Amino acid sequence: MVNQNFLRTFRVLVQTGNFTRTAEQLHMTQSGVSQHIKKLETQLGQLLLNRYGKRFELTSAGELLFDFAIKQLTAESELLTSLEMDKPHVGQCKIACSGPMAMQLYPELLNLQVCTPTLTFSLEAAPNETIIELIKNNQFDLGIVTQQVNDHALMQQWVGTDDLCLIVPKGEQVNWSSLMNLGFINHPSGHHYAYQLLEKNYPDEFVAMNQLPERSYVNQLAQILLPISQGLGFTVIPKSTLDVYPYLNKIRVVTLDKPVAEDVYLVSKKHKPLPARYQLVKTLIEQLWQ
Amino acid sequence: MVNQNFLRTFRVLVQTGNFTRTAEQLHMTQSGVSQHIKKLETQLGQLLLNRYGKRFELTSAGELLFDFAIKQLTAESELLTSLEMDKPHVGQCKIACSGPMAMQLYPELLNLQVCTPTLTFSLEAAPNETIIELIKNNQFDLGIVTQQVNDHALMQQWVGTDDLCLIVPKGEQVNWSSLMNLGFINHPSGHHYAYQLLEKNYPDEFVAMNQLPERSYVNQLAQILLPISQGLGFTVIPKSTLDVYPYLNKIRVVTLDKPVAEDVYLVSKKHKPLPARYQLVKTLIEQLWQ
DNA sequence: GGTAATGATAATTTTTTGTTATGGTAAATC
DNA sequence: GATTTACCATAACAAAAAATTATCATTACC
Repeated sequence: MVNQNFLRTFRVLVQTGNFTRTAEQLHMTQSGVSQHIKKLETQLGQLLLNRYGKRFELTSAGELLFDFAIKQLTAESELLTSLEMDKPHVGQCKIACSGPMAMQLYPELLNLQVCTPTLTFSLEAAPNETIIELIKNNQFDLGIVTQQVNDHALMQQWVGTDDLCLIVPKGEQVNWSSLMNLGFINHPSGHHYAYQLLEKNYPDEFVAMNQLPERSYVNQLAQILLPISQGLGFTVIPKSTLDVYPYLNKIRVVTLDKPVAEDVYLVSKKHKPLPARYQLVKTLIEQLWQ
Repeated sequence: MVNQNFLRTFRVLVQTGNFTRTAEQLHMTQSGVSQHIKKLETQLGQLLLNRYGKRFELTSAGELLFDFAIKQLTAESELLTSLEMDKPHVGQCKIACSGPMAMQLYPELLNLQVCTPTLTFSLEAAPNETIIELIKNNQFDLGIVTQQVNDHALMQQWVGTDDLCLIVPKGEQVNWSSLMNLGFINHPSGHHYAYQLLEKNYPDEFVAMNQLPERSYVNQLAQILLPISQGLGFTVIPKSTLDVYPYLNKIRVVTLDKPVAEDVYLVSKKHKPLPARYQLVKTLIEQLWQ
């Protein structure tokens, strides 16, 4: 553990090449300078200076230590400046949300970044449970989830709802047997969404997800609607993610008798107020779900 | 100036999340841990922990400081390991020498580096005076010069001699008037070399360099012999650099009545012993001049 | 060669740091 | 929900570290 005071003395000494002048510059006594250097040498177990008469040259250990001292100096001044600023447009925002939400949110964040280039984002797509963990571990600061979380370390803020959409091929009839014929196109949150929607709209027929024939699965979000557009099955996705798909004219978004919506919550640590830079992001997210 | 001890306590505290355990781990009292953190917070003028009950979360200042602490830790351990090794095959050798010598030395150094890739070289070509300055400024550690240096801060070691060669176009007669007819092809050390050679071999005729008509000048080493090969003049260069020229069959290296040689010296700081890694280089250089 | 300046060191004072003791409060246990 | 335990904060004190003063031996520089 190199004493920073001693190190500073050493740095100035190397720069001035003179003990007395170093002492003046640091508002201390010449004796103190001598002692600092001696203590450094003792601690490191190496001579830092090759003394000859009252002059000196640096030993190779001394040169290494001097480089080190310079680096530390800059590192520390960087720390001090960054400590001073909790500015709304500077720093990194670490956000975790579901895959579909990421699809929707990422372009918006990029827009924001165009305006404020010093504000950067790290957006991680993950399931609700993982998001909770990531936030509890301090790996991310802000999460967007569609569950009530029941954790005394976290706080949760409702931001809006996201309608679930039943998607079928264009021109397809929509009733229970036609859906069964079509079969289900699954994706990472597919069962979760479909369960909620089918349970409410087909209470008589729907029993469990394993009733449905699963036609295919893909975890590339941008590909989910491809099989639907080719007439190969149906699926359920949140309305907010519909925008990102290129197949809108080949599919049908069914108008439901009983709309089903997911609640969307912002999650963060209760005892860790978000830095100022998250304000912009929070208002952006709130706007996205009205 | 962040106290490194406090910083270490803070680091361990963040890792354990527990004051008492931190104290145990660092062989100190819980009270000490509390005080370290408090002093850090006071010094930095910012809260590092958001305390709630007996738990805490890091504030953003705390996170910045923690990252800083981790970096410092690695930087310091790197320093300590590098302090321990003054190994003969590790590190950078900073050498300054004349241009012609660099031409000769650089390929040899590269050969050396192939065998010992952890040994790297920085080779600077410069005039003798500059070399001296570079070494005195600690910008380079080892110099190769062809002068006696008279500086109490430096030490000098004779390594050998380098014959000076009189170079004329192939088939050319060599006597004073033919040289005067040919004229002199100058280069950065041209006058220096020519003076010594002509003074000794033509003591009756030679008075000063400005007697000689100067036909051209070039500071591209590889080009100096080009005009000679075309019959346009004569020049004087050290023998050791002859190898690097492609025009050897179009020129004549004159056998002198009175050979003239330059002494070659290694120069380094008197009070700054060269690290072990220079040993290989020194023996290499000594071999080059026998 | 003499003088002023410089750096090392010992002794002392001052400051900092660490510990003990104690109390308050949150968390865990029953 | 009461009781106990674990945990952290703080004040007072002890120990350690660091800085200064004073002094001496050299050295650098006129």
